[in-house]
Amino acid sequence: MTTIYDIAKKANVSPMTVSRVVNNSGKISEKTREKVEKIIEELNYIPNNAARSLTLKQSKILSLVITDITNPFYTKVARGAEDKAKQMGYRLLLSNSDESFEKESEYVDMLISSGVDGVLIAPSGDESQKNLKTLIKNRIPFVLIDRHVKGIDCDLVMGDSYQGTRQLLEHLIGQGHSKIALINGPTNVSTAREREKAYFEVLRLAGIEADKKLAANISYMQNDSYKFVKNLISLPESKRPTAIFAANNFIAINTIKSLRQLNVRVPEDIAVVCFDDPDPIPDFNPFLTIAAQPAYNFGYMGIQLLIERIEGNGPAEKQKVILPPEIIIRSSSLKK
Amino acid sequence: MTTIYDIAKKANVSPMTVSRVVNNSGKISEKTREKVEKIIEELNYIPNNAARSLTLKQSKILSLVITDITNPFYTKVARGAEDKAKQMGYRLLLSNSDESFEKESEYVDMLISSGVDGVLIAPSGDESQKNLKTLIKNRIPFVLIDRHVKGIDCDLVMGDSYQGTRQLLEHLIGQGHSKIALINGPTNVSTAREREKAYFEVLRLAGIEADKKLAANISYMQNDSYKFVKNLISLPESKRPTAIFAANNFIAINTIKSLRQLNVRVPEDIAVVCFDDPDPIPDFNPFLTIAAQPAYNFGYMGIQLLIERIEGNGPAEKQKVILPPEIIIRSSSLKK
DNA sequence: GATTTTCTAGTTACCGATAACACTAAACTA
DNA sequence: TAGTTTAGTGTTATCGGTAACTAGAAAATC
Repeated sequence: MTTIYDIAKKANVSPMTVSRVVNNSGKISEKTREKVEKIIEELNYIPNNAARSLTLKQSKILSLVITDITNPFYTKVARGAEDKAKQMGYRLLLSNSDESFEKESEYVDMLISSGVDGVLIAPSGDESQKNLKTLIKNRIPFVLIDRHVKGIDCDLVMGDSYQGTRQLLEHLIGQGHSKIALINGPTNVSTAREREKAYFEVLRLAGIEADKKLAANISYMQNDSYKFVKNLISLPESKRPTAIFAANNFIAINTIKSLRQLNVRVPEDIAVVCFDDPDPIPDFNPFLTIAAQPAYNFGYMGIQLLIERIEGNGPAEKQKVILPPEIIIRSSSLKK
Repeated sequence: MTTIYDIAKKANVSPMTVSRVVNNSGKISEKTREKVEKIIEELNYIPNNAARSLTLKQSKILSLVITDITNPFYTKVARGAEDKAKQMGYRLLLSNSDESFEKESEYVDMLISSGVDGVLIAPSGDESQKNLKTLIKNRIPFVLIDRHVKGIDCDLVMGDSYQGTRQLLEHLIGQGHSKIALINGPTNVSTAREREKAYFEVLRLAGIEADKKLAANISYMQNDSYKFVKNLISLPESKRPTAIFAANNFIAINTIKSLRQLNVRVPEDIAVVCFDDPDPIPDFNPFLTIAAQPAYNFGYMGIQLLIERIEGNGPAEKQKVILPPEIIIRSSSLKK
């Protein structure tokens, strides 16, 4: 690897001069600059970031921690985050926690050790508090996306679970449904809690008596809706739901798969709605009725807040950005 | 940030001793080890990787460069790569070239500068040769996935474009199709070239005279199949294709969207097949007939080869791993 | 008991870059 | 003309960690 010293020797200047040329700092005579630049070119010099971040205490690397890289929602988040990071001269280190607190912890340690300048993180759940506190202790700025964490006050970019839930449920109610089941994520995740709360509240406001047996929490990862779905459809007709509100795209898909296995048709027998598109390309199979969140912007805005925090030109108080969902009504919830 | 010196002072030992405890190297008395470990715990010490990689000349960071992070194919590659990397004690820096040589170049420079130990890369095209040569010059091991590059001999993990194409086409021919169009990626990408070659060869072997006007190359990113599709269906009946072989998942989806816009039904009027599943979760919308490549394994094996190369315990000659596709026949190519 | 070996721990130098300061010669000021 | 700026460049120390060497004390050997 070519170093600043190799350049210096060949150009007959001091390493410091080379550094100044590379960083465009300090006064350099035009003659020296040209001479040095020619040799930099010639020797294919690429600065060593490890050395740089050792003195500068900054790496220009940010980290994005998401919980599922195969989920198009996070994939779009990543794309947005990457675009913004690149635009601002930062790189992105992508980590995937798989909804696991342990994996997340390992990554957080790794990130600190790598000297990232900041972290944009979709926390695995409320236990993540511990990991976030580790970040705080190491004075690494972070921004939460999609989910907040109990007991942590920080910048965040989130969706509006209440509005999304309300719109989805009102749509279902408008379609004549009154027995609506909820298949939700685990309660240690803020969005799941909020969607649950909204679910009961919206039903109440609509004058529908909610049946607690119609609501379940399942893991995002195992995503084992089958048993619960089977229970639902084996309820007596008078209790059996005619619609299912799935908390996210993958739960919805899995639920529909379960329904199909049980020979239940969607939407004829049971309507299904959820948050976020399961398709990487929207409108290819315009089937699911969804509350679509602006995932790209989650990433984009998140990185923006993060960089503001890092560079210290943001407001003192924490910023909470709430991005509203857009409801897209498609055939999974429409009577023919 | 806590350093080895903080620990050393508090434990009343030399920094070197702390280093030895942290790395489990050299002889340390049980007593000292315990003392030091306690303080490490207490002070929440996390090693500084920049410093480490400066002396060790290795970072334990690998990079995965893919061309489209929103494509489920690459998402699965990433998952596989990540799993293997983690298992081997490495981290993954994910970069997204968006099929652009320029973006790829920027990333390659960044990676070298970051001191990654190795790169797993799906090259944007044949021009990537230049970037790969930069890697070689900087003595950074790399492995190609999915695509090879003219003039570069290195380890690689690829699919079998010939077999996949053959099986897809034979299936179509078996369904009675003889006018089969090809909507392919750009010719500077090896897989596109190979699929094109296979397409003409298989048709020839089947005794079908290929019509060059039925084959087109479009960009993976713009993905503007509409014009070509419109041309196709406005051909006189005797020339008009009854099936389309799309080179990849996104082209296929886009093609189907175009067909729908033009009121052409799939598969009734035109059958469509392609490489790779467009769905992150297979079998949710079991619609497209595909040659499914083991994307997860592309990543997993790729990282394995890469680490072998880095750690120098692989065979001297370059390894070429070819992973065969599995053809999955679904409704997009089946007559009712 | 003297010598060698083995443990355990410390010292020094260096990785590549840069901040902070030092220095020289030319340009400017009074 | 002497004194002061200023432009351009060099020197030194440092970031945090580790390799390579050194050194003292205990254990083993003869």
